[in-house]
Amino acid sequence: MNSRKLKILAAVVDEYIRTGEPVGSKAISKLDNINVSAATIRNDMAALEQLGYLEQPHTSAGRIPTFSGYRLYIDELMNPSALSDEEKSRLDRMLGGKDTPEELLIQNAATALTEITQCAAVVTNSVPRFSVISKVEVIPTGKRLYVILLITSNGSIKNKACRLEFDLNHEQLEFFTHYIEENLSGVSVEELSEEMFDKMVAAVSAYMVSLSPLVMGLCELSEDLRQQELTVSGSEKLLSCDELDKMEVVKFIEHKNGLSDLLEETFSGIQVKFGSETNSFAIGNSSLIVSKYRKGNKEAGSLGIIGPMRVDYKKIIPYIEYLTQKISYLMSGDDEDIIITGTTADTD
Amino acid sequence: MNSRKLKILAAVVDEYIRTGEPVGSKAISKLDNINVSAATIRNDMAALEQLGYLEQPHTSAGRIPTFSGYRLYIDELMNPSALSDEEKSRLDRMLGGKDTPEELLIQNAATALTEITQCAAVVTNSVPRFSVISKVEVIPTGKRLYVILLITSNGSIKNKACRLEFDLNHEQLEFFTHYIEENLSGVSVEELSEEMFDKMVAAVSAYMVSLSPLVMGLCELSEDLRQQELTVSGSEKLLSCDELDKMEVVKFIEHKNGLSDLLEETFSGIQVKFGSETNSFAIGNSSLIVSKYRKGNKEAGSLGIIGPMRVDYKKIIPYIEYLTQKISYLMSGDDEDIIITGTTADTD
DNA sequence: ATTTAGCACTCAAAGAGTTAGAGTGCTAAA
DNA sequence: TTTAGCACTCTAACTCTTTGAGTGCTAAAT
Repeated sequence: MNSRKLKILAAVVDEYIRTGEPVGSKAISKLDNINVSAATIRNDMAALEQLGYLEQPHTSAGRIPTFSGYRLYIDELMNPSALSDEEKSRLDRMLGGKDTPEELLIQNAATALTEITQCAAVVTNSVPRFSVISKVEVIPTGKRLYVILLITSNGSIKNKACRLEFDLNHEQLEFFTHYIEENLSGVSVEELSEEMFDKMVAAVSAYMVSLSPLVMGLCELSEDLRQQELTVSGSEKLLSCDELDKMEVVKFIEHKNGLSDLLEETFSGIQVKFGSETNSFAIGNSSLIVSKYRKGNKEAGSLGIIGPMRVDYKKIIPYIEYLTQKISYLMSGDDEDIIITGTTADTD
Repeated sequence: MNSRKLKILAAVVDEYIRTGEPVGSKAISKLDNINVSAATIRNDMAALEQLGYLEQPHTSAGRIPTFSGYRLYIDELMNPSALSDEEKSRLDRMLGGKDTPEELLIQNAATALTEITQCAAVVTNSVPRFSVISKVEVIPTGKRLYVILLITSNGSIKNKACRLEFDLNHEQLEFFTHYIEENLSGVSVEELSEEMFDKMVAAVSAYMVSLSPLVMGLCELSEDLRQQELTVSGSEKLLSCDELDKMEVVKFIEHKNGLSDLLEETFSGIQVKFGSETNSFAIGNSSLIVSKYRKGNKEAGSLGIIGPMRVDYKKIIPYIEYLTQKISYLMSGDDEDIIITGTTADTD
């Protein structure tokens, strides 16, 4: 495995990504940075095929990269094109400035990615998980009817209405609110668990049995908060992409289950996964490129694209890297200045 | 245009809906209720084509209905199959009884429709619009940060975080809450208007100028309440339907803009709109079948399906009619027993 | 005056046969 | 070790043909 073979492999992948057609020895030999004859390239390509990096759709066709071919290309061979200043400032404009709410930030990133890459964008948001409960309220709103409210330090608000068996008098409400406030206030969302709420149910039931629905309600709200939000946008782009099986794409769009878990178990830095290799998101010839962004020193979510395996990695990866860095930077500004992400959040 | 021609038109549409293939004169002549020869039918079909009710994909193929063909069929020709008692009680079971929360009711209707028709179901809910404000709360949750909460008599909850220029002391908060409670409590959502809030801004500003963001926030929340909720469920069914353009379907699923307005401007009674005829929801060969349900004497929302133009109108329309009637009946039971929806309202 | 049988005609879809050319592997010379 | 030359392979594109469902028209039957 000499360096010329690697160079040829890189060239084949580049050409294949560019044209979408199997690439032959002649096409490679014409490239500027290749100075050997087609025959030599043929020999090397045969060797690369032997090694499992290339394959032929049929005997008399050119070569296309295999999974390992792509893998080697992505990990070692390609050289990503740095973003120009215009591109950077375009992205900056699309993202929004320091005072953009977090949620809008990642939504903008998704829009930018769809537009630029013409692929589906995926973003997740686990920010609420790393915040702490800043306020719990129970508000009576009708006969035996109570609204519970859970507010976190990052500005997420969840509410839920609960119906009780009996109405609470002032003292009971006071007791409950106090108890809950004491036990939840300042607790990080991450720490909340079903067991914790089970204990609380036991505790309040000792005082008054019919309070437990309220605790159960709080438990559900906290589950909502812990769940990372996954959004796939621009998925129509995948349908117009003919190297992907429409059937599989449709199935993926319908229930993107598993993708969330997959995204959670990835490491930091750019990750590339091929659809056919994972069982959680099984679109045949697809490729998932994601990177995590951080808020402060915690991983706060992922951001990337799903496209055909034949996407322009060289071009796209720098975009994703830049976006995650920028978002991490924007999010980690000052932690106390809470950015609001309510329904129609309005920060001015 | 004699009655035999109409009968033949009806038969052609029925057959086309059944088989999905262009239907020829021979197929029609074999039907039980048709007692003329294929030649006669051919003549009539040529006439129907002349009149614009049928068309041929190509010269030597059978006929398929045109838009006007479908229109005439739906308005005059088809005879809807009455629901059997089993079907009715099946729907009753799926809907839930008198004590089912309103929101769950229409959600159940949507589920039932998707399941039975194998199409996407659309439902809207304007009930909150006809309810009254039952509670307004302002809750301090951080420095200069306040969550405002608007709760209506039907159990809808809207919240929003607002940031103020200055922090409020106890007295100021008290004043504001009191003022708002006084002015909004018991007011019907329908009556709320921007002018009303403008006046309130003026009033509270006289007391303390920096309170106005809170009023503006309330104004936005009230707009949210006035807006009818639109839910499309089971939209994946549209993707597995090959007479619809997948591309258009996915675009529709992602941003169902315009549909809400379209649904609002429909009249009472069953309505059928073809996707290609409206510009608000433009899925090529699709058909929207909806009907409005009432709460008391007010139109409280719509309910129906989106499917291929070639749906079984005969079968589906009675279902939709039954559901809207039943829901109208269930909702108009007793107005005072307020029922609350189980899940988190909104926050996102 | 309708309706019907008969028949020639049309056209899309499917299959068979042919060709063109891009690409290969191998061999032998440089 | 590299390269030129050459025979070989296989798909994609094209043409030609066949098939069959369905038509419109005409002339006979009701």
